[in-house]
Amino acid sequence: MAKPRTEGIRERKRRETHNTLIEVGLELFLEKGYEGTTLDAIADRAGISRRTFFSYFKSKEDIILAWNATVWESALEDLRKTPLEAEPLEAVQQVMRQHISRYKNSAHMRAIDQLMLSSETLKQRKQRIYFIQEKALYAVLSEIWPQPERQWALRGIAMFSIGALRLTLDRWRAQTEKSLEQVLDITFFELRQELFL
Amino acid sequence: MAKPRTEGIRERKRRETHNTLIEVGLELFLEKGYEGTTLDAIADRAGISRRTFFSYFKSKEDIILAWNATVWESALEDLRKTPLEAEPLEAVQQVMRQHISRYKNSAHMRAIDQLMLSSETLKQRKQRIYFIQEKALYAVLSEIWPQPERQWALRGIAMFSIGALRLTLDRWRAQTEKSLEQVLDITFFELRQELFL
DNA sequence: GAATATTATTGCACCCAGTGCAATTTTTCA
DNA sequence: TGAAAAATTGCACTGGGTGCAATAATATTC
Repeated sequence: MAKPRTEGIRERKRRETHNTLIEVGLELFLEKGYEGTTLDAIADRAGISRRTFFSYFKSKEDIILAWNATVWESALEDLRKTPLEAEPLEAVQQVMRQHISRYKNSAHMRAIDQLMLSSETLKQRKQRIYFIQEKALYAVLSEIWPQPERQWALRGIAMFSIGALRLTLDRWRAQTEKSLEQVLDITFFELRQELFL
Repeated sequence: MAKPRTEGIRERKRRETHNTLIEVGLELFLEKGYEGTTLDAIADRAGISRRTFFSYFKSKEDIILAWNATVWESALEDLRKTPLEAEPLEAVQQVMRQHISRYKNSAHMRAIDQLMLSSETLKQRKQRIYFIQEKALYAVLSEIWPQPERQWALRGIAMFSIGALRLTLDRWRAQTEKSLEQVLDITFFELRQELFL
Protein backbone atom coordinates (compact mmCIF):
# COMPACT_ATOMS: atom_id res chain seq x y z
CA MET A 1 0.00 0.00 0.00
CA ALA A 2 2.96 2.29 -0.50
CA LYS A 3 2.28 3.22 -4.12
CA PRO A 4 -1.39 2.59 -5.04
CA ARG A 5 -2.27 6.27 -5.35
CA THR A 6 -5.42 6.87 -3.46
CA GLU A 7 -6.34 10.50 -3.67
CA GLY A 8 -4.42 12.12 -0.87
CA ILE A 9 -5.46 15.10 1.19
CA ARG A 10 -3.42 17.47 -0.91
CA GLU A 11 -5.12 16.76 -4.20
CA ARG A 12 -8.56 16.68 -2.69
CA LYS A 13 -8.17 20.00 -0.99
CA ARG A 14 -6.76 21.55 -4.10
CA ARG A 15 -9.67 20.42 -6.19
CA GLU A 16 -12.09 21.64 -3.56
CA THR A 17 -10.53 25.06 -3.30
CA HIS A 18 -10.50 25.33 -7.07
CA ASN A 19 -14.22 24.65 -7.23
CA THR A 20 -14.95 26.92 -4.31
CA LEU A 21 -13.17 29.74 -6.06
CA ILE A 22 -15.24 29.33 -9.19
CA GLU A 23 -18.44 29.17 -7.17
CA VAL A 24 -17.60 32.11 -4.98
CA GLY A 25 -16.30 34.09 -7.90
CA LEU A 26 -19.46 33.75 -9.96
CA GLU A 27 -21.54 34.37 -6.87
CA LEU A 28 -19.82 37.68 -6.27
CA PHE A 29 -19.87 38.65 -9.92
CA LEU A 30 -23.61 38.20 -9.87
CA GLU A 31 -23.94 40.15 -6.65
CA LYS A 32 -21.64 43.06 -7.33
CA GLY A 33 -20.78 42.81 -10.99
CA TYR A 34 -17.46 41.82 -12.45
CA GLU A 35 -15.71 45.14 -12.01
CA GLY A 36 -17.23 45.59 -8.59
CA THR A 37 -15.73 42.38 -7.33
CA THR A 38 -12.15 42.57 -6.12
CA LEU A 39 -9.82 39.64 -5.81
CA ASP A 40 -9.63 40.41 -2.13
CA ALA A 41 -13.36 39.86 -1.83
CA ILE A 42 -13.15 36.56 -3.65
CA ALA A 43 -10.19 35.32 -1.64
CA ASP A 44 -11.87 36.40 1.55
CA ARG A 45 -15.09 34.60 0.90
CA ALA A 46 -13.26 31.51 -0.23
CA GLY A 47 -11.18 31.59 2.92
CA ILE A 48 -7.78 31.90 1.34
CA SER A 49 -5.31 34.72 0.98
CA ARG A 50 -5.25 36.96 -2.03
CA ARG A 51 -1.81 35.71 -2.92
CA THR A 52 -2.95 32.13 -2.93
CA PHE A 53 -5.68 32.91 -5.41
CA PHE A 54 -2.96 33.20 -8.01
CA SER A 55 -1.79 29.69 -7.40
CA TYR A 56 -5.20 28.56 -8.65
CA PHE A 57 -5.92 31.05 -11.41
CA LYS A 58 -3.68 33.22 -13.49
CA SER A 59 -6.16 36.08 -13.42
CA LYS A 60 -9.64 37.18 -12.50
CA GLU A 61 -10.81 36.42 -16.00
CA ASP A 62 -9.63 32.85 -15.58
CA ILE A 63 -12.53 32.17 -13.24
CA ILE A 64 -14.98 32.83 -16.03
CA LEU A 65 -12.92 30.87 -18.50
CA ALA A 66 -12.67 27.90 -16.19
CA TRP A 67 -16.39 27.87 -15.59
CA ASN A 68 -17.11 28.10 -19.26
CA ALA A 69 -14.68 25.35 -20.06
CA THR A 70 -16.59 22.92 -17.87
CA VAL A 71 -19.89 23.85 -19.47
CA TRP A 72 -18.60 23.56 -23.00
CA GLU A 73 -16.79 20.35 -22.16
CA SER A 74 -20.08 18.55 -21.74
CA ALA A 75 -21.08 19.52 -25.25
CA LEU A 76 -17.77 18.30 -26.61
CA GLU A 77 -18.28 15.08 -24.71
CA ASP A 78 -21.45 14.49 -26.67
CA LEU A 79 -19.67 15.27 -29.88
CA ARG A 80 -17.03 12.64 -29.25
CA LYS A 81 -19.74 10.00 -29.53
CA THR A 82 -20.33 10.88 -33.17
CA PRO A 83 -19.92 7.96 -35.59
CA LEU A 84 -17.22 8.28 -38.23
CA GLU A 85 -19.64 8.19 -41.14
CA ALA A 86 -21.53 11.27 -39.98
CA GLU A 87 -21.20 14.65 -41.63
CA PRO A 88 -19.13 16.84 -39.32
CA LEU A 89 -21.27 19.91 -39.70
CA GLU A 90 -24.50 18.01 -39.05
CA ALA A 91 -22.95 16.42 -36.02
CA VAL A 92 -21.88 19.76 -34.60
CA GLN A 93 -25.25 21.31 -35.23
CA GLN A 94 -26.94 18.51 -33.37
CA VAL A 95 -24.62 18.77 -30.42
CA MET A 96 -25.24 22.47 -30.29
CA ARG A 97 -28.96 21.87 -30.19
CA GLN A 98 -28.54 19.81 -27.04
CA HIS A 99 -26.10 22.30 -25.66
CA ILE A 100 -28.43 25.23 -25.89
CA SER A 101 -31.27 23.23 -24.40
CA ARG A 102 -29.20 22.57 -21.33
CA TYR A 103 -28.28 26.22 -21.28
CA LYS A 104 -31.83 27.38 -21.56
CA ASN A 105 -33.08 25.13 -18.79
CA SER A 106 -30.56 26.18 -16.19
CA ALA A 107 -31.45 29.33 -14.31
CA HIS A 108 -27.87 29.62 -13.16
CA MET A 109 -26.53 29.57 -16.69
CA ARG A 110 -29.10 32.06 -17.86
CA ALA A 111 -28.15 34.35 -15.01
CA ILE A 112 -24.51 34.20 -15.98
CA ASP A 113 -25.42 34.79 -19.58
CA GLN A 114 -27.30 37.89 -18.49
CA LEU A 115 -24.34 39.00 -16.44
CA MET A 116 -22.04 38.67 -19.43
CA LEU A 117 -24.13 41.16 -21.32
CA SER A 118 -24.10 43.66 -18.51
CA SER A 119 -20.68 45.25 -18.74
CA GLU A 120 -18.31 46.16 -21.52
CA THR A 121 -15.49 44.23 -19.91
CA LEU A 122 -17.55 41.10 -19.71
CA LYS A 123 -18.68 41.34 -23.30
CA GLN A 124 -15.05 41.34 -24.23
CA ARG A 125 -14.41 38.25 -22.11
CA LYS A 126 -17.27 36.61 -23.93
CA GLN A 127 -15.58 37.26 -27.22
CA ARG A 128 -12.50 35.46 -25.99
CA ILE A 129 -14.64 32.57 -24.93
CA TYR A 130 -15.91 32.10 -28.46
CA PHE A 131 -12.37 31.77 -29.71
CA ILE A 132 -11.51 29.29 -27.04
CA GLN A 133 -14.62 27.29 -27.81
CA GLU A 134 -13.80 27.30 -31.48
CA LYS A 135 -10.35 25.99 -30.76
CA ALA A 136 -11.64 23.28 -28.45
CA LEU A 137 -14.29 22.32 -30.97
CA TYR A 138 -11.70 21.95 -33.68
CA ALA A 139 -9.56 19.83 -31.39
CA VAL A 140 -12.39 17.36 -30.90
CA LEU A 141 -13.30 17.33 -34.58
CA SER A 142 -9.76 16.43 -35.48
CA GLU A 143 -9.76 13.68 -32.88
CA ILE A 144 -12.69 12.14 -34.69
CA TRP A 145 -11.48 12.82 -38.22
CA PRO A 146 -7.73 13.02 -37.90
CA GLN A 147 -6.86 12.99 -41.60
CA PRO A 148 -4.50 15.91 -42.20
CA GLU A 149 -6.10 16.76 -45.53
CA ARG A 150 -9.34 17.54 -43.73
CA GLN A 151 -7.66 19.92 -41.33
CA TRP A 152 -8.72 23.15 -42.96
CA ALA A 153 -12.20 21.97 -43.69
CA LEU A 154 -12.62 21.10 -40.03
CA ARG A 155 -11.25 24.42 -38.93
CA GLY A 156 -13.73 26.03 -41.22
CA ILE A 157 -16.55 24.03 -39.76
CA ALA A 158 -15.53 24.99 -36.24
CA MET A 159 -15.30 28.62 -37.24
CA PHE A 160 -18.65 28.57 -38.98
CA SER A 161 -20.42 26.69 -36.20
CA ILE A 162 -19.26 28.91 -33.38
CA GLY A 163 -20.08 31.92 -35.49
CA ALA A 164 -23.53 30.57 -36.17
CA LEU A 165 -24.02 29.87 -32.48
CA ARG A 166 -23.14 33.46 -31.74
CA LEU A 167 -25.55 34.76 -34.35
CA THR A 168 -28.20 32.41 -33.06
CA LEU A 169 -28.04 33.89 -29.59
CA ASP A 170 -28.16 37.44 -30.92
CA ARG A 171 -31.02 36.63 -33.19
CA TRP A 172 -32.93 34.85 -30.49
CA ARG A 173 -32.56 37.74 -28.09
CA ALA A 174 -33.92 40.08 -30.77
CA GLN A 175 -37.29 38.31 -30.88
CA THR A 176 -39.71 36.39 -28.72
CA GLU A 177 -41.76 33.97 -30.78
CA LYS A 178 -39.33 31.24 -31.69
CA SER A 179 -37.53 28.84 -29.41
CA LEU A 180 -33.78 28.89 -29.15
CA GLU A 181 -33.54 25.56 -30.92
CA GLN A 182 -35.68 26.78 -33.78
CA VAL A 183 -33.57 29.86 -34.21
CA LEU A 184 -30.47 27.67 -34.25
CA ASP A 185 -31.80 25.52 -37.05
CA ILE A 186 -33.02 28.50 -39.03
CA THR A 187 -29.70 30.25 -38.67
CA PHE A 188 -27.69 27.24 -39.75
CA PHE A 189 -29.99 26.60 -42.67
CA GLU A 190 -30.17 30.15 -43.94
CA LEU A 191 -26.49 30.79 -43.62
CA ARG A 192 -25.65 27.70 -45.60
CA GLN A 193 -28.10 28.78 -48.28
CA GLU A 194 -26.72 32.26 -48.40
CA LEU A 195 -23.13 31.12 -48.61
CA PHE A 196 -23.73 28.69 -51.36
CA LEU A 197 -25.62 30.75 -53.79
CA MET B 1 -13.59 86.06 -41.02
CA ALA B 2 -15.07 85.54 -37.62
CA LYS B 3 -16.80 82.22 -38.23
CA PRO B 4 -15.35 80.43 -41.28
CA ARG B 5 -13.84 77.62 -39.28
CA THR B 6 -10.29 77.20 -40.38
CA GLU B 7 -8.71 74.41 -38.46
CA GLY B 8 -7.56 76.10 -35.30
CA ILE B 9 -4.45 75.32 -33.36
CA ARG B 10 -6.32 73.24 -30.85
CA GLU B 11 -7.71 70.73 -33.29
CA ARG B 12 -4.51 70.48 -35.26
CA LYS B 13 -2.41 69.80 -32.21
CA ARG B 14 -4.83 67.27 -30.96
CA ARG B 15 -4.77 65.36 -34.20
CA GLU B 16 -1.00 65.52 -34.28
CA THR B 17 -0.59 64.26 -30.76
CA HIS B 18 -3.05 61.49 -31.47
CA ASN B 19 -1.01 60.34 -34.45
CA THR B 20 2.25 60.73 -32.62
CA LEU B 21 0.97 58.51 -29.87
CA ILE B 22 0.04 55.76 -32.29
CA GLU B 23 3.39 56.03 -34.02
CA VAL B 24 5.41 56.13 -30.85
CA GLY B 25 3.34 53.39 -29.31
CA LEU B 26 3.87 50.95 -32.14
CA GLU B 27 7.51 51.93 -32.31
CA LEU B 28 8.02 51.03 -28.69
CA PHE B 29 5.95 47.87 -28.92
CA LEU B 30 8.22 46.74 -31.73
CA GLU B 31 11.32 47.68 -29.75
CA LYS B 32 10.46 46.33 -26.35
CA GLY B 33 7.35 44.25 -26.84
CA TYR B 34 3.86 45.13 -25.72
CA GLU B 35 4.27 44.09 -22.10
CA GLY B 36 7.70 45.63 -21.94
CA THR B 37 6.39 49.04 -22.90
CA THR B 38 4.96 51.15 -20.10
CA LEU B 39 2.61 54.03 -20.58
CA ASP B 40 5.25 56.22 -18.99
CA ALA B 41 7.64 55.32 -21.76
CA ILE B 42 5.07 56.11 -24.43
CA ALA B 43 4.06 59.40 -22.87
CA ASP B 44 7.69 60.33 -22.41
CA ARG B 45 8.68 59.72 -25.97
CA ALA B 46 5.60 61.50 -27.23
CA GLY B 47 6.41 64.46 -25.02
CA ILE B 48 3.26 64.48 -22.94
CA SER B 49 2.47 63.50 -19.41
CA ARG B 50 1.23 60.06 -18.53
CA ARG B 51 -2.03 61.51 -17.34
CA THR B 52 -2.64 63.20 -20.65
CA PHE B 53 -2.24 59.94 -22.50
CA PHE B 54 -5.63 58.99 -21.15
CA SER B 55 -7.26 61.99 -22.71
CA TYR B 56 -6.34 60.48 -26.08
CA PHE B 57 -6.81 56.76 -25.46
CA LYS B 58 -8.84 54.86 -22.95
CA SER B 59 -6.15 52.23 -22.56
CA LYS B 60 -2.89 50.87 -23.84
CA GLU B 61 -4.77 48.43 -26.02
CA ASP B 62 -6.54 51.33 -27.65
CA ILE B 63 -3.37 52.27 -29.49
CA ILE B 64 -3.43 48.99 -31.31
CA LEU B 65 -7.13 49.22 -31.96
CA ALA B 66 -6.85 52.73 -33.33
CA TRP B 67 -4.06 51.76 -35.67
CA ASN B 68 -6.00 48.78 -36.87
CA ALA B 69 -9.12 50.81 -37.40
CA THR B 70 -7.35 53.09 -39.85
CA VAL B 71 -5.95 50.16 -41.79
CA TRP B 72 -9.26 48.37 -41.96
CA GLU B 73 -11.06 51.57 -42.82
CA SER B 74 -9.34 51.71 -46.19
CA ALA B 75 -10.70 48.29 -47.02
CA LEU B 76 -14.19 49.34 -46.01
CA GLU B 77 -13.80 52.41 -48.15
CA ASP B 78 -13.31 50.19 -51.17
CA LEU B 79 -16.30 48.16 -50.20
CA ARG B 80 -18.56 51.17 -50.15
CA LYS B 81 -18.00 51.53 -53.88
CA THR B 82 -19.73 48.24 -54.54
CA PRO B 83 -22.68 48.43 -56.93
CA LEU B 84 -26.03 47.41 -55.56
CA GLU B 85 -26.48 44.51 -57.95
CA ALA B 86 -23.35 42.75 -56.75
CA GLU B 87 -23.39 39.67 -54.57
CA PRO B 88 -22.35 40.77 -51.09
CA LEU B 89 -20.07 37.83 -50.44
CA GLU B 90 -18.27 38.21 -53.75
CA ALA B 91 -17.84 41.89 -53.10
CA VAL B 92 -16.35 41.29 -49.70
CA GLN B 93 -14.02 38.64 -51.01
CA GLN B 94 -12.74 40.99 -53.64
CA VAL B 95 -12.18 43.78 -51.18
CA MET B 96 -10.29 41.40 -48.96
CA ARG B 97 -8.07 40.43 -51.84
CA GLN B 98 -7.00 44.04 -52.23
CA HIS B 99 -6.70 44.43 -48.51
CA ILE B 100 -4.26 41.61 -48.04
CA SER B 101 -2.19 42.80 -50.99
CA ARG B 102 -1.69 46.12 -49.31
CA TYR B 103 -0.89 44.31 -46.13
CA LYS B 104 1.64 42.05 -47.76
CA ASN B 105 3.48 44.88 -49.46
CA SER B 106 3.98 47.01 -46.41
CA ALA B 107 6.98 46.07 -44.33
CA HIS B 108 5.57 48.04 -41.44
CA MET B 109 2.33 46.12 -41.46
CA ARG B 110 4.12 42.82 -41.72
CA ALA B 111 6.27 43.77 -38.76
CA ILE B 112 3.23 44.57 -36.68
CA ASP B 113 1.61 41.35 -37.77
CA GLN B 114 4.70 39.52 -36.56
CA LEU B 115 4.57 41.41 -33.31
CA MET B 116 0.99 40.41 -32.75
CA LEU B 117 1.99 36.77 -32.85
CA SER B 118 4.79 37.23 -30.37
CA SER B 119 3.01 37.43 -27.05
CA GLU B 120 -0.01 35.83 -25.51
CA THR B 121 -1.48 39.19 -24.60
CA LEU B 122 -1.19 40.46 -28.12
CA LYS B 123 -2.77 37.36 -29.59
CA GLN B 124 -5.74 38.11 -27.40
CA ARG B 125 -5.88 41.69 -28.63
CA LYS B 126 -5.85 40.32 -32.14
CA GLN B 127 -8.92 38.27 -31.37
CA ARG B 128 -10.75 41.38 -30.29
CA ILE B 129 -9.72 43.07 -33.49
CA TYR B 130 -11.45 40.39 -35.52
CA PHE B 131 -14.68 41.05 -33.70
CA ILE B 132 -14.39 44.75 -34.22
CA GLN B 133 -13.66 44.25 -37.88
CA GLU B 134 -16.63 41.97 -38.23
CA LYS B 135 -18.86 44.56 -36.68
CA ALA B 136 -17.50 47.34 -38.88
CA LEU B 137 -17.83 45.16 -41.94
CA TYR B 138 -21.45 44.45 -41.13
CA ALA B 139 -22.09 48.14 -40.64
CA VAL B 140 -20.88 48.90 -44.14
CA LEU B 141 -22.76 46.00 -45.68
CA SER B 142 -25.96 47.24 -44.18
CA GLU B 143 -25.27 50.72 -45.46
CA ILE B 144 -25.18 49.27 -48.94
CA TRP B 145 -28.06 46.84 -48.53
CA PRO B 146 -30.18 48.35 -45.80
CA GLN B 147 -33.21 46.08 -46.19
CA PRO B 148 -34.06 44.79 -42.70
CA GLU B 149 -34.91 41.34 -44.01
CA ARG B 150 -31.34 40.91 -45.15
CA GLN B 151 -29.93 41.79 -41.76
CA TRP B 152 -29.13 38.29 -40.61
CA ALA B 153 -27.81 37.21 -43.94
CA LEU B 154 -25.43 40.14 -43.92
CA ARG B 155 -24.33 39.43 -40.41
CA GLY B 156 -23.66 35.90 -41.49
CA ILE B 157 -21.61 37.09 -44.41
CA ALA B 158 -19.56 39.37 -42.20
CA MET B 159 -19.01 36.56 -39.74
CA PHE B 160 -18.04 34.11 -42.44
CA SER B 161 -15.75 36.53 -44.24
CA ILE B 162 -13.78 37.61 -41.22
CA GLY B 163 -13.54 33.99 -40.16
CA ALA B 164 -12.28 33.04 -43.58
CA LEU B 165 -9.76 35.86 -43.48
CA ARG B 166 -8.48 34.53 -40.20
CA LEU B 167 -8.18 31.02 -41.55
CA THR B 168 -6.50 32.36 -44.66
CA LEU B 169 -3.75 33.95 -42.65
CA ASP B 170 -3.21 30.83 -40.56
CA ARG B 171 -3.18 28.64 -43.60
CA TRP B 172 -0.83 30.91 -45.46
CA ARG B 173 1.63 30.96 -42.59
CA ALA B 174 1.59 27.17 -42.52
CA GLN B 175 3.00 26.88 -46.04
CA THR B 176 5.28 28.66 -48.46
CA GLU B 177 4.32 27.89 -52.04
CA LYS B 178 1.12 29.81 -52.54
CA SER B 179 0.57 33.54 -52.48
CA LEU B 180 -1.64 35.12 -49.88
CA GLU B 181 -4.21 35.97 -52.52
CA GLN B 182 -4.29 32.42 -53.78
CA VAL B 183 -4.79 31.07 -50.31
CA LEU B 184 -7.62 33.51 -49.79
CA ASP B 185 -9.44 32.35 -52.87
CA ILE B 186 -8.87 28.70 -52.08
CA THR B 187 -10.09 29.14 -48.54
CA PHE B 188 -13.24 30.97 -49.58
CA PHE B 189 -13.94 28.43 -52.28
CA GLU B 190 -13.33 25.32 -50.22
CA LEU B 191 -15.26 26.55 -47.24
CA ARG B 192 -18.29 27.33 -49.32
CA GLN B 193 -18.09 23.89 -50.87
CA GLU B 194 -17.74 22.22 -47.54
CA LEU B 195 -20.59 24.08 -45.99
CA PHE B 196 -22.98 23.40 -48.77
CA LEU B 197 -22.53 19.71 -49.24
C1' DG C 1 6.24 7.79 14.95
C1' DA C 2 9.89 11.11 14.46
C1' DA C 3 12.91 13.24 11.07
C1' DT C 4 13.11 14.93 6.63
C1' DA C 5 11.81 16.31 2.08
C1' DT C 6 7.91 18.41 -0.77
C1' DT C 7 4.66 21.33 -1.76
C1' DA C 8 1.12 24.88 -0.50
C1' DT C 9 0.03 29.10 1.77
C1' DT C 10 0.99 33.46 3.16
C1' DG C 11 2.73 38.30 3.82
C1' DC C 12 5.24 41.89 2.00
C1' DA C 13 7.12 44.94 -1.12
C1' DC C 14 6.73 46.16 -5.57
C1' DC C 15 5.26 47.34 -10.71
C1' DC C 16 1.94 49.01 -13.75
C1' DA C 17 -2.71 50.35 -15.77
C1' DG C 18 -6.30 53.21 -15.01
C1' DT C 19 -9.38 57.02 -12.46
C1' DG C 20 -10.95 61.24 -9.86
C1' DC C 21 -9.97 65.67 -8.76
C1' DA C 22 -8.30 70.17 -8.47
C1' DA C 23 -4.71 73.41 -9.99
C1' DT C 24 -2.55 75.45 -13.90
C1' DT C 25 -1.61 76.42 -18.70
C1' DT C 26 -2.99 77.13 -23.45
C1' DT C 27 -6.20 78.47 -26.91
C1' DT C 28 -10.34 80.83 -28.33
C1' DC C 29 -13.31 84.46 -28.90
C1' DA C 30 -15.59 88.73 -27.90
C1' DT D 1 -6.72 92.65 -23.80
C1' DG D 2 -9.47 90.00 -20.77
C1' DA D 3 -12.71 86.44 -19.69
C1' DA D 4 -14.41 81.82 -20.98
C1' DA D 5 -13.47 77.21 -22.55
C1' DA D 6 -10.71 73.47 -23.08
C1' DA D 7 -6.32 70.88 -22.59
C1' DT D 8 -2.49 69.49 -19.66
C1' DT D 9 -0.63 68.20 -15.57
C1' DG D 10 0.45 66.42 -10.78
C1' DC D 11 -1.06 63.85 -7.09
C1' DA D 12 -3.11 60.55 -4.52
C1' DC D 13 -5.53 56.37 -4.80
C1' DT D 14 -7.60 51.67 -6.41
C1' DG D 15 -6.95 47.18 -8.01
C1' DG D 16 -4.70 43.41 -10.71
C1' DG D 17 -0.70 40.87 -10.98
C1' DT D 18 4.41 39.17 -9.73
C1' DG D 19 8.80 37.90 -7.18
C1' DC D 20 10.55 36.35 -3.14
C1' DA D 21 11.46 34.46 1.13
C1' DA D 22 9.36 32.70 5.46
C1' DT D 23 6.22 29.49 7.36
C1' DA D 24 2.78 25.88 7.58
C1' DA D 25 0.77 21.58 5.92
C1' DT D 26 1.29 17.18 3.87
C1' DA D 27 4.02 13.29 2.17
C1' DT D 28 7.87 10.10 2.56
C1' DT D 29 11.45 7.42 4.51
C1' DC D 30 13.70 4.98 8.08
